[in-house]
Amino acid sequence: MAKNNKTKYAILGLLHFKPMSGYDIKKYADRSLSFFWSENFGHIYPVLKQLELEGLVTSRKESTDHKPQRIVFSVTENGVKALHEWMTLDTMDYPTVRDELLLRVFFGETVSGDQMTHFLEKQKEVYTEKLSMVKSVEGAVAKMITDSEIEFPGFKFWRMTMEYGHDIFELRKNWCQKVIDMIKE
Amino acid sequence: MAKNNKTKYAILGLLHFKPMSGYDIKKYADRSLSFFWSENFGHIYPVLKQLELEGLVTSRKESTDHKPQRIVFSVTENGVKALHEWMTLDTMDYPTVRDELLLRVFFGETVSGDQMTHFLEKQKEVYTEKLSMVKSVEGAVAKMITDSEIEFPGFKFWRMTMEYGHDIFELRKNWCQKVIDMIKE
DNA sequence: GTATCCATGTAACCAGTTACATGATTGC
DNA sequence: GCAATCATGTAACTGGTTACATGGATAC
Repeated sequence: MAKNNKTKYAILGLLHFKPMSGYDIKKYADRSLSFFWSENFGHIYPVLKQLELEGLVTSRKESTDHKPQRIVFSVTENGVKALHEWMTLDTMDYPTVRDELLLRVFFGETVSGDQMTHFLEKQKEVYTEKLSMVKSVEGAVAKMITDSEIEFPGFKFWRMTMEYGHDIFELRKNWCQKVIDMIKE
Repeated sequence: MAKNNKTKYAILGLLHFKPMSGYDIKKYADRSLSFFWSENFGHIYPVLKQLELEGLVTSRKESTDHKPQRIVFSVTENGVKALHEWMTLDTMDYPTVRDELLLRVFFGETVSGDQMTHFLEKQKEVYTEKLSMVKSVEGAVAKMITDSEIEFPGFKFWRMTMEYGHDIFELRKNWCQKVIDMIKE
């Protein structure tokens, strides 16, 4: 059990912030984790079911009138324990990276320099966009903090992940340029 | 067809360098792609079989005496075409990242600052190791080039991927330190 | 004589994605 | 009346991993 299923911990971690439905989890993940994590309904719902079987979460049906029925999950004591165990593991299996950008550059010789350059320029555009996205989100957060209307547990850590996003997009963008320069030589 | 199967292109690209057996492909990948790509036998062999069915590679049995029988694959004309098409695609589906390091930091509030710091120090060690590995490989290559005994198609591109590896490991190491500093404040 | 490498392969499994079905509510 | 959002779920599939089986060759 619990070998490699990270979705499990992502869900546990999110529910630790506050009790949520499967739908909420997806929304929350899309908004706050999307730079480095993704989840989809087709996986969230079955995993929630399994987590309940394992006794790591409990569900409660919320039947408000005039609103679709929601099933709200909360972490149990055992759930917190499981999350804690995972969080404090010394080691972490380094993810088996599969980076298509790198793979394509590695095979760069199989196409013309112009074609490779064209592709890399396109990629640079992608990262330019991503960078401005990060900046705008960071701006929105600065506002959020000053207004301090929304409670956000651990926003400091969240900001660090944003900073990482910024750095990585910049690195990739710059690297594309380096490859372009190398081709030109 | 050809939706998302990157292994296909990894194999095609490697065979484009030179005809190889499934075993060779794995070895070659482990040596040259491992920083950003991974393959395993359980996938290579079936994909090779499928590629042959699609007419993108051909196989030839090599039966030397005193040596285990090898099946050597080469790319066909159609295989080169398929590789070329993929290489010149303007767009690239950005990989659905799932970065456990980031996820754990995001949930940093759920454990004590000391525990988090301890974990991040361990991670820094991991990246320090990876960095020295990159450096040593780069050194070995410098030697290889001056000796120029081994033929390596597109070593310039290869060197760029190594540089990327170096940069990314450094970034991650430094980022861990930044998070540690943030916790201390 | 044993450990390691060469070499190929399959079966079972798992994580995750896509597509689809359903239906209520809200806002224009 | 229509689109968008809220909300839950399942079935089929795919990409990839792990474990296992087999067996010869080489190096110590």
